[in-house]
Amino acid sequence: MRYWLMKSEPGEFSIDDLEAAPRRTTPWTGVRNYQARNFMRDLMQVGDRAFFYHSSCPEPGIVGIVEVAAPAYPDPTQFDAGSPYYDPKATPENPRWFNVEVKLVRKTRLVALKELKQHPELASMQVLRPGNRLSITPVDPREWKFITQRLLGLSGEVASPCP
DNA sequence: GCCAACGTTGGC
DNA sequence: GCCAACGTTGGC
Repeated sequence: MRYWLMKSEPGEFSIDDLEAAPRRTTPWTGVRNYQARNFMRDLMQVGDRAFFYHSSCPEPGIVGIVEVAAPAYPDPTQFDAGSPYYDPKATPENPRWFNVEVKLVRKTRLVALKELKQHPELASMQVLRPGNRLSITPVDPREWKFITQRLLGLSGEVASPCP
């Protein structure tokens, strides 16, 4: 299994919106970047875990842990002419964009971007790289462990379902 | 609102 | 295939 970090603007879809969603699950639609798409389509598996990250807001940072609940399938918003995510070049026979579904595992305290930057153990996290705009990034297992256990105080059992 | 980073587009 | 122009992201 792999670990990830997934960004969302809380003004668009926040951790509270996820908590309020049916089955605390949501399709991760609207990703329009090929690298992020490839992560979802090619690498993400049911059971993978991810940090839910609030971006473009007063206090950017990690606010929860989610789990991949459904494997990638064609993002329906690409076919919807009324959607801001409509892509006229995509067809059901030849879909361009894919989405997984994620389920809330638990909300966490805010681990602010500011705080993440203070730990040398996390210096190589992709999300900390200047100018990083990828909405989905892989997280190294050591970084995952550091954040969940050291910073959040979760037991290994809670932080990841398998060893 | 500014600006750095960087992905995408389109002319050639 | 190159590359300049343009648009978007996202922290500050």
